[in-house]
Amino acid sequence: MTLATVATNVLTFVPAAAARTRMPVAPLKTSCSTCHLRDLCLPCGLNGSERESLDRLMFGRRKVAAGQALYRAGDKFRFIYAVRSGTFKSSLALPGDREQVSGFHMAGELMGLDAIANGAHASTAIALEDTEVCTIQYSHLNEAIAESGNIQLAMAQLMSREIVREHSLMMLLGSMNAEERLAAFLLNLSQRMKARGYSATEFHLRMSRAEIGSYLGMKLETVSRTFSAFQQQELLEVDKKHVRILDLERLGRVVATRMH
Amino acid sequence: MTLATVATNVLTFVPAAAARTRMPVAPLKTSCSTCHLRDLCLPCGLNGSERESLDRLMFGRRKVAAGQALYRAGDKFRFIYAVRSGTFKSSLALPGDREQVSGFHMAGELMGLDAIANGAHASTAIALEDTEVCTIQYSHLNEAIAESGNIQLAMAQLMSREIVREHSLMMLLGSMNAEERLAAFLLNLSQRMKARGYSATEFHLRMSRAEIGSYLGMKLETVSRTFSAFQQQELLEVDKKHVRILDLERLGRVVATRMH
DNA sequence: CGTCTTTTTGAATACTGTCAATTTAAGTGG
DNA sequence: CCACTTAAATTGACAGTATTCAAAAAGACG
Repeated sequence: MTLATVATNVLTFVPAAAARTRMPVAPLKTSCSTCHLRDLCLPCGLNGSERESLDRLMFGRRKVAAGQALYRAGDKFRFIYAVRSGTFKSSLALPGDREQVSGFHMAGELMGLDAIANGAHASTAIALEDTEVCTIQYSHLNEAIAESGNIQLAMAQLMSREIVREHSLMMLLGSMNAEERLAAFLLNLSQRMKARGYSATEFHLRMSRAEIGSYLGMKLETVSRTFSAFQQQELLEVDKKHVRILDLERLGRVVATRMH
Repeated sequence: MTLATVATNVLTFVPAAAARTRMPVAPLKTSCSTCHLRDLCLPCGLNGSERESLDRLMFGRRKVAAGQALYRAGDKFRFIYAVRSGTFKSSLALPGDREQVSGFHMAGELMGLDAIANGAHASTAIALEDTEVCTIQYSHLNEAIAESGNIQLAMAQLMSREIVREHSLMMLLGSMNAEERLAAFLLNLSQRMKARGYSATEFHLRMSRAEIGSYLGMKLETVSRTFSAFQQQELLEVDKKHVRILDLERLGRVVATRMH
């Protein structure tokens, strides 16, 4: 495992403002074969005919406005979702109105896999900005899986990847201090931006300091202080939610060294 | 999610010492239909004919002596393993000979699911005592999955359960103090012992203080101090690796309250 | 333009980590 | 079987880091 994969997060850099729609359900159908996210998303690694059998499932689309929930913990499980645009956070409820953020999700990433275990969603997914998702009915997906062994393999790989992702986060939470955590978070973000064709060194955070803190297991004040410290060390330029990484390599060394 | 599911761990209470064998590979074949672990393990939820189609895969068996590795990070992925007896830890390598324990595994639990993502094991599995596992060849398993939709469903559920399990641990690592972490760990252990027919209140820890600490994101000295504190609060009786829970309910309140 | 939220920063506190010493248990070889 | 060596666990004193509480500054929104 590389150090840069240690944190897993999300954010999007919208080149042009997307048209805003607040309808919760859109009737559009979606085809994987022609989707510009096909190499990041579920059809990743599948061949043409397998993609077409995904197309036959007729995935729906849904828009979720900023601040709204895609699903909530306890909701009956029917759909898996693939992010088309925008950013989500997923979180677990803690006693006393508090929440633990368990992940951030960006274009091409699947959501809802934790619901397969018990037939109900274990976490809540909230849109951090206006978003659009593909809705994938799980019962239909299983039929496609029965048809094609490679689709079964692809699903298993995606679920396994989620397990590996969480291993990384455990490592982060279990053995790093504040600076290492934030550095790992930013590096992971940087990688995911790059994979989506955006700049790896300059991006806009879609989540608040409190959400970053919850995800990284530290208080929002500590997140803010650590941003300031990185700025003083000339690793970053930070202006509220706009981040510019000045020295990617040195930021990587923050994670690797001093792992107390 | 209940608070008691927050940590996930392992230990076994061996009623009579098992015969010791150090052969790395045993030729025995195993049948799920007659296995006493069938309600905890892979065949959980499957009917008779589906279990028989698992039986046809002819799972092998393997003994792993205390301290030996079942697999190591980087090993090529061929098998998934089900614990038959004994306890494993899985861990990730950290820079500088250090390790992060990512889980403890006991009878009936599957191991190696994180290897599906990349075709190579992401973690290392070490036996904490003399153990025995079923070896399940992944390529064969996929054939059985193709035959039966329910086996596919069962596998997906097990993987999803692993994701949920790790969510819980993230919550623990992200938002609890030392006492809450150890209490959550012990409650989880207690539950898993109970599910296997052992006492829920008295058991033998198979892992060291350092391993517990690595898993819970704290130093071994803090683990030891917290055990002592619980003893003074008359929540536990601890003698090295032998633990007796005096008040399960109050231990539960330690987790629920004060979640700073 | 005023209100509410988010972010930043400071000062004091609390918790966990670090270092070190001691005790206990476990394993080794005479 | 016992003396010896090694490893694991406990406990204390101190240091370091992150949290808490508080206040001020900067945006966001109507």
